[in-house]
Amino acid sequence: MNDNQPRDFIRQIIDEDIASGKHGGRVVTRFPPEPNGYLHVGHAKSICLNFGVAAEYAGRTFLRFDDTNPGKESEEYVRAIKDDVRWLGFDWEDRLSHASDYFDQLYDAAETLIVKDKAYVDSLTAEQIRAYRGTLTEAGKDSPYRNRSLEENLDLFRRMRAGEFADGEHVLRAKIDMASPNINLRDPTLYRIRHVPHQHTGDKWCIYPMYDFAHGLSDAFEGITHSLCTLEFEDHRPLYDWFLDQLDPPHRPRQYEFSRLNLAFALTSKRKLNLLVSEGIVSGWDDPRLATLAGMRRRGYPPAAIRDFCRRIGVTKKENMIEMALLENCIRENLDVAAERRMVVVHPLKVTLTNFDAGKTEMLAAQNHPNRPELGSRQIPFSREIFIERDDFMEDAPKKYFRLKPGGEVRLRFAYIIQCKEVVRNANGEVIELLCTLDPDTRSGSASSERKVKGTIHWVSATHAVPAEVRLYDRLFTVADPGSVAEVMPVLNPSSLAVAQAKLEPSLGTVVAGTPWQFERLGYFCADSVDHSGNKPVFNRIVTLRDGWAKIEKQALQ
RNA sequence: UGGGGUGUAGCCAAGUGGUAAGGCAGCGGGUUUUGAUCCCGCCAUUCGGAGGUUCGAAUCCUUCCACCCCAGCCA
Repeated sequence: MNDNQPRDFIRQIIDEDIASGKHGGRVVTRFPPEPNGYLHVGHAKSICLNFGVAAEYAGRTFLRFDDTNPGKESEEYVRAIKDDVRWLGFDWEDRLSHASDYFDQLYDAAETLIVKDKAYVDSLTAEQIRAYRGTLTEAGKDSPYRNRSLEENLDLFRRMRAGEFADGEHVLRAKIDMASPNINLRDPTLYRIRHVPHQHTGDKWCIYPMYDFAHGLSDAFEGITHSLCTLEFEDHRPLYDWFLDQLDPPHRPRQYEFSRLNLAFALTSKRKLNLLVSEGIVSGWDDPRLATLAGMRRRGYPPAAIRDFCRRIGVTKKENMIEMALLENCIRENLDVAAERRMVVVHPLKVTLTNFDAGKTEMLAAQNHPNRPELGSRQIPFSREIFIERDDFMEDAPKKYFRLKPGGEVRLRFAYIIQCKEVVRNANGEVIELLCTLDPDTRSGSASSERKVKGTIHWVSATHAVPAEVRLYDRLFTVADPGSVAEVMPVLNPSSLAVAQAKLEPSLGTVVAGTPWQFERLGYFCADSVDHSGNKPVFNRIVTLRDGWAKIEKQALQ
């Protein structure tokens, strides 16, 4: 058992079950996605919980596709979900299953219910069934078909399966209690007719079981001990238990509910996600601005950081809204250790060093990681013309501004201290170049480099720089809870993506997609897995560095 | 107005009758050739409110309040 893992209420229940010998001390869980969309950060919480809990107790976890509604499901989603779970770092080994694997057993169970007078074929229309169901405060009333004979029910149900009826003509319903205060118990539908092929079973079936009927029984068939789901299924639990009571399978699973993850400024509604994808608002399910696992992977979020995040948010039954700052902290914490440092200028401003020989190239040593000397160093070319970040020069600088200003000095990281002598402008008066001198006694690492200046900035040699596209991402929405607004289009952040033409230090010219780098003083970046190539480098900003200067500026404004 | 849940700091979250852990954020300071990292310190006399039980209550009881979920032939 992992001591770093908080003892949330689920783990406490499991501890008690093991202590009391329930389930023979076994722990078996399942992650049951419906293959009708891509997985998102909310699913990550469930995956980490289900796989994590099983691993801690030497148990097992099934990856089970809850594929009972073929009209909405597809092979593409099945494939993507498997990729995402694997990427997040979990292995279902030989325990890949589908609710549809149990369609034969489920069908038999349905006939058993009919024989026990616990299910009947209803021939009301969908609208009529809704009307008969009553309301939250008024009891429903029995369907006129509720008391069909066993023989008639069996005959009708078999003919439903045989394809003798059109979609919607009949359904199979449980016979429970139309007056129950719990609406889920007012004779819920068990089977409906759908003449559509299924991504896993092909055209074998034209009737498909509903979630409530299929899920608990699938749990029982697989020997699931702890069936973990989200809060909205809490009042389905009496129904979950009812099926087990009626059919009395050899194994009895228990359902426990926890609250789903809500991440501020992230969308976890499959319907709305689907809309953004189909309308082309984003580049696909893997758009780096989305909180889908595919998007976060492409963005460059390390899976270990997401797992750490899921561990830190905890598991409770309370509605929550997690701040993006926590996720970003997990990402930075991981990447600070993992990522080698490089120098990249994202918004270039040319600087000419007037006392440095034209045509001369000097090679300077740069540490790959300030806190991990074992990662060694690299050589960076230095020359008369360099690029610095536009933000690192200011004409009318406030007193606390430590970077370059007219007449001011700054250190070029791993190189020399320079002084700004002249500002060059174009016809519009815009600053297009700086003329500076360098102090040859201040070369990094040299015996006489002790002189201190307040600021250090990054740079790239203009003659050696590799041009690259850099994509700077910001939150996709302007509101913290895009899932709760009626229309997502009006709350899209128009500047969620900014594309910059950047200058890379030469060592980044031959880099593999996905590897994270820290661009010094800017943030963490990785080459894009889709659009990056050797000829046309494309980098994604994973996350910015914490920015103390931004804080100072903000305070100055107040 | 029925049923099911949940209320501990700005955001999460421990706590299970013995005197409010921890993380994120924030604030203050130190180190620093990344305004990063790192380090140190501060940050709930009070647990949704009001009563009650008890030597002692976030934990037990009563009552009130707020918020979330449920009326798919979706999951």
